[in-house]
Amino acid sequence: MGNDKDYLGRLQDYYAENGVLPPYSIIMTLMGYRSKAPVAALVARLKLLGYLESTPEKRLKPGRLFFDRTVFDSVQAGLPMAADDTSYQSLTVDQYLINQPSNTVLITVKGESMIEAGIMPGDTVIVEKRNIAQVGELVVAIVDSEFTLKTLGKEKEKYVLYPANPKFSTIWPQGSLEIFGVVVGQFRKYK
Amino acid sequence: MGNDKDYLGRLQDYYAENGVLPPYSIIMTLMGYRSKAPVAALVARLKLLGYLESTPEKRLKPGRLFFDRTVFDSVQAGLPMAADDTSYQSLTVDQYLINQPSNTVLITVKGESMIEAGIMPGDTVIVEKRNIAQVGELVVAIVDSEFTLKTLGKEKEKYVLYPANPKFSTIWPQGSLEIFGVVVGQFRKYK
DNA sequence: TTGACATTGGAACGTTCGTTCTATAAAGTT
DNA sequence: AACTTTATAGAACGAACGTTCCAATGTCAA
Repeated sequence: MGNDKDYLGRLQDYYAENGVLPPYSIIMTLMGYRSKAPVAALVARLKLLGYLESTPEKRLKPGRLFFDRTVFDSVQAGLPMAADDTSYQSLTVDQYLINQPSNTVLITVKGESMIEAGIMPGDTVIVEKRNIAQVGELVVAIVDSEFTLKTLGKEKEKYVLYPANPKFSTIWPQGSLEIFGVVVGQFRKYK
Repeated sequence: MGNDKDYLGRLQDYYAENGVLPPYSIIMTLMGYRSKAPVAALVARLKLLGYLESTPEKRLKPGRLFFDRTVFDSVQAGLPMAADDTSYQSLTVDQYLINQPSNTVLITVKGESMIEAGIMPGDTVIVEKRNIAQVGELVVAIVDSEFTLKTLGKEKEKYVLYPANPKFSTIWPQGSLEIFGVVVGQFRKYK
């Protein structure tokens, strides 16, 4: 009927939709079985592969590799579709983008001042909160009690903020420049 | 001992760590109760607020608002830090961006043809594999055995591919146009 | 076609689940 | 201090859980 990769896919889809792994009874119907014995066998196999685990309370939970995704390279010659076996690296988006979860916040971007840097209105930026930043880093600064997304620069021994859109002008902070955090990532959802 | 927001936070932390909501017995110790009755009351309250739900099989699952985090708004007046809700980092970007994990792949972008659409070289796009797409959608097409990231258009009853960078020209597919998938999201990491 | 082997169906089992009830303890009010 | 109100402890309950067994079915090779 299907191989384990296929079965795993159905579990991943179910999890994405419900936020929970299905109990054996549901896995049964999900895979087209009419008893739980094959489910137990399937679960055992997926556990061995690292896709599933059991909690101390004997409940099913996602394993180490459950959230991994395949990454293709856009310029690689030939079609990578055949490669469900070779040369792909996998990662979870979260682990890739966020290093310090406890110190990281999301900020949705309004305005077009960073459009030249590939940050569009409606995008979300991932910001590590910290007060200091290097010149050249993309920072979230606090100017007039508002967040501003700019590139940190230095001119004549003074810190300045460059917008990426030439239609906006460079900001020369009056007093002290308050840095809220540094942008470490960005993401966007299309609907 | 703590308010419901605090209790919710502990559940979110547990979920972030284990990928599963804890059973009542664990919630009990997690919240410092010595019986399950208060747990039932707490769960009932969080259900009313939309943070938790029950599956048809009576299992606890994350509710509509469970992953909602207070995302800061870049133009909102005043500093949002005053908000007393110590927002937890329980939202997984994966869950936000990816609806069908088993049918979704990541593709790293090379080249500057979509730079005007805010997609830079080095970005990763999230692609749902499917053969059909709507006009106006951002698609990954297969042209000359290579991935191409373009906007799907239609001219004179024929499908065409628009780049977002005017320096590149519109592609008029010779024969049939093969669609690999549709772009549903994008992300970028700064280092 | 036959036999060897692997998988599935179906039922049974003990465990853990979430729910509920009542008596007790705590908190708040007059 | 006495009373009222609210929350918790503890136990009991049926339902659903994951596991396991064995017979029935399917699959493959000879």
